Amino acid sequence: MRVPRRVRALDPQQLGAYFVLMEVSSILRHAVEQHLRADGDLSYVQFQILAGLSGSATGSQRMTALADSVVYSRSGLTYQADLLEARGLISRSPAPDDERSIIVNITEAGRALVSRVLPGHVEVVSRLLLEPLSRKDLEVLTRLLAPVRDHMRTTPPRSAAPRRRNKAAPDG
Amino acid sequence: MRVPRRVRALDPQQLGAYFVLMEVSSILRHAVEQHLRADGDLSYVQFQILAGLSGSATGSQRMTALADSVVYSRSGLTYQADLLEARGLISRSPAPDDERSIIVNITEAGRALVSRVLPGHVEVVSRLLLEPLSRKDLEVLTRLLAPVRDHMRTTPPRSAAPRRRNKAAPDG
DNA sequence: TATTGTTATACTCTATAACTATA
DNA sequence: TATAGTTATAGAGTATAACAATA
Repeated sequence: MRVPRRVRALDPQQLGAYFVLMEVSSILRHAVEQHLRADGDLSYVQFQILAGLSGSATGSQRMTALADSVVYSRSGLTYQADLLEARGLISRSPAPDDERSIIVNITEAGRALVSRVLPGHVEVVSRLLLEPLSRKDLEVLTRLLAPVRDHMRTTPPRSAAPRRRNKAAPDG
Repeated sequence: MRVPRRVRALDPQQLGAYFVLMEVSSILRHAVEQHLRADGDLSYVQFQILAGLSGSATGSQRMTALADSVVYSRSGLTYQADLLEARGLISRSPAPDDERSIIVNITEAGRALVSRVLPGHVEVVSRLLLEPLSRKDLEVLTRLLAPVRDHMRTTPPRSAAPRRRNKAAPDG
């Protein structure tokens, strides 16, 4: 099993790109998480859920759609949704067209919290990530990473449990 | 308190760069973590510790140096070091010049595990991150992110507990 | 039979504070 | 008094598997 052919070590350039990406994103995420916790008592995932809902036209989404976009397991989303609902930041109601599904709605309190937290969030991102980058840099960075994102979205996890609703091909 | 001046919302270009960076790094980290767990029963932090040690000339480092480079709290590093030591992957011995300090050494078993896990690690990184990027892209990406990393390293967390060994300025 | 979502559960990781020992 | 590291403890987050209800 596990026959990884052609796995030469990474050369310094490849290693460098990988490392700097991981370090930058780690520090940024850590800083963002600290701010969200301090300022709104929110985890990053919770903020993603609220922000995603408040950004959507209807302010609502199916649980599965949320799980796919935000979190890696359904039970994890249920856990987070329970917390958000207990705080009155979202509400859940059955979907009219498919009674198995649950529609998650952001409440006024949820929108208010997002609005309250957003400035600080923006401030952290601006200070840490955006400050050293010119407009041109941002454009180039996005142009480089967007294909990687698309590639990642379509590349199957291979030995991992499928993130979407596929049947599980046993392994490999 | 908390007077964030000039926090306009991010424009689409800034948002796009931020989002794509976070999504790419999240997926990559998740995939890497799954591989390390499946292939070597290692967390990402544990791998970082081992890889850092095996990369260093002496195969050893002080606990504090490791904590600074890898983890955000000292107790967190102690926890991970306990696990690694229990598996015989590292050893700890008092530093000769400063008896408060502990020198962490990677063992032969530790090096062996890194060697065993590395090909799969490289494979995951190559497949997910590197594949859609040309050599030129890698160079540009690193050139863009390296200053961000340096900026982040020197930017104080502001409202967060200092990551290094500074005195804690109460807040703000 | 497959899918949506929840529940029960177990486990990993992280952080804070108190503590010991050395500088 | 400050620093290095450990310990005790508590809490958050995640995943797996079993489950209920609907398609």
